[in-house]
Parts: sequence; C-alpha cells; structure tokens
Amino acid sequence: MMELTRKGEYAIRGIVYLASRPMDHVCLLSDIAAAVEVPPTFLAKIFQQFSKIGLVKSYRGTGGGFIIGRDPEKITLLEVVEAVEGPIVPNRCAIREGECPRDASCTIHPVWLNVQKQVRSILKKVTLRDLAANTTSLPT
Amino acid sequence: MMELTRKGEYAIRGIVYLASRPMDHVCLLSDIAAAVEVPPTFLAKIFQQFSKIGLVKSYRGTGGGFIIGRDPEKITLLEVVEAVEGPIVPNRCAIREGECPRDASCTIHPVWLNVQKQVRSILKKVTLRDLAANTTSLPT
DNA sequence: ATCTTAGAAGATATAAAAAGTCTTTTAGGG
DNA sequence: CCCTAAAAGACTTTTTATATCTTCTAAGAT
Repeated sequence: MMELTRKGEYAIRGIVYLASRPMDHVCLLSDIAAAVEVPPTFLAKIFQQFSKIGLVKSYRGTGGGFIIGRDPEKITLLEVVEAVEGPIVPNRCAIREGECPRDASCTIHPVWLNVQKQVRSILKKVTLRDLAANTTSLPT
Repeated sequence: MMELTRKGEYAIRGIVYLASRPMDHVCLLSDIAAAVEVPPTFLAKIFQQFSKIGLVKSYRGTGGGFIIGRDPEKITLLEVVEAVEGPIVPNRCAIREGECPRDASCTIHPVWLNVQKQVRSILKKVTLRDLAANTTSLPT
C-alpha cells in the first residue's frame, strides 16, 4: 500500500539529477535518461509535465535540452511527487471537503485526513537540494 | 498517490460492521455484504483472508457465518489495512533493511522510512472500537 | 530557405494489477 | 443423506501502469 509508481520513482531520479547539475548547463534528455537509467521516451513524458508547471525549463533545437526550473532549494519533494502522481489522498473521501456526503459523522474520515496531512508535511520538508547532496545514487 | 483500493475500503467497512455487532451473534456473509453495500463474492474473499489470521472467526453450515475474532479494542486499523493491502511501503527500498543496495548512501531512503513510520503509527492508534462508535456510516 | 537537432503532443500497444464472478469442495446441522 | 454456508481455486473483465511510436513545432546551423 501507498507505493510510489515507477513513474514517480523515475521522476524523482530525473529531476534530482538535473538539480545536481550546474544551472547554466543545458542537459540533453537522452543524457539524463542514461545517467539515471530510465527509458528515454518515458522520461520525456515526465519532463513534459514538469516543464508545464515550471519545475524544469526546456529548450528545443540544437543545443537544446533541460535545466532545473528554479533553485533546487525552493523545490520540495512534495511538489515533484504530486506533479506526477497527483495529489496525496489515502482515500477518495479526503480529496476535498464535502466529497464524502457523510464526512461529519464518519469515524474514519479524520484518520485519512491526518495521514494525508502528515505525509504531505514530511515530503514538504525535503528539498531537491537535500536530495542532490550526494548525487551518486537513488533507490532502484 | 497512496490511495486505498476498493478492496481495502470494503474490508474496513465489513469488519467495522462486524465489530459493531454483539460478539455472540453470528452474522451471515450475505447480510454483512448487504449492510455495507459490497459485492458478496468479493467480501467473501476478503473475509477468508481475515479468517486465516484470526481477525474474524468463521462457522460453516446451518447457523454459520462470521463473528469478530477478538475484542474490537484490540484490533487496529493498521492490522486490517495491512491484512488486505499488504505492508505499507512508500517505496520498494523501504520493504526491508538491505532491499536497496545503496540505502546507506541514498539521500531519499530515510524519507520513505519516515513516511512509512508515521503512517503506520497513525493507523496503529485507531482501533475497531473507535471506528464502530457510530456504525451508521463509512466513507464511499 | 532548408536541413538538422531536440523537445511537444497525441495516439497506440503491452503488461500488470484491481475488481469481480463462478464452480467445486469441505464442514456442520437437521 | 440432504441442506446450508464458508473455503478454495480458477477464471473473466476492467482499469491503470508502463512504454513506445509517429507527427508536429521551435530553434540553430549551413
């Protein structure tokens, strides 16, 4: 339960790698994919999502590629995870207030809200700078 | 991300209902399924799993059915969830010590361990007695 | 201008997991 | 020995995850 998908795993590996590179150095997608051992076409999709919300910046054509969108210290693990996995919701009833018609009387509703809050809080405290500290390895 | 499956949702609804019944009253699976609005065949599978690990007790034949396995106060939400969803692991590397060959040097490994610990801690504090307090409704 | 490079976008294919059903077997009571 | 109800396992369907392919667009090089 609660397992990160491969997409999430790849996303983290890719962007942490990018965060560990000098900000003025544009990285080829193919190089990133090779470095973090992720299928290039899959990573391309992930980086497209990142690009749309500004987590990375993309440049097309010759000399193109990707750089990190902002200071790695200002990007949290929570942002990265939610960007590709969607919001962190232990149960459907926790998606938004009023989603569950009985949330006022439901005994388990507050439990899911609490789980959601705690997990988000943990991931929010971790920045890409923290993760990029030693860049040599990320989990399989 | 981190979403409970329907199986998990059904499992909770079913066992909380059972926990709210008098312990000396044997409940028919079909009645439980109807009460909590879960497909009976699906709930049967779930209760088989519960039965194996003693969360519920089953009786066959005429007058058969299910009762709760122990005092609802002694059954935690964590037990119920892990029984049907498997262990709570935010990432493969957190399954067991040494799973990830690089966990010593990996910067994100401790984060997943922390998430795992916090979530388990929250779910462990909630008992079936807490959840059965008002039995009328559980989330959709 | 056109050619090459590299990402964007969308469609498509494959594989795995989740969700649900069906059939046969076993245990217990009448 | 017949009826009831759960156990066990096979099986089907649906959904989601994973991955690839093709076409299009932007930008620099010739």
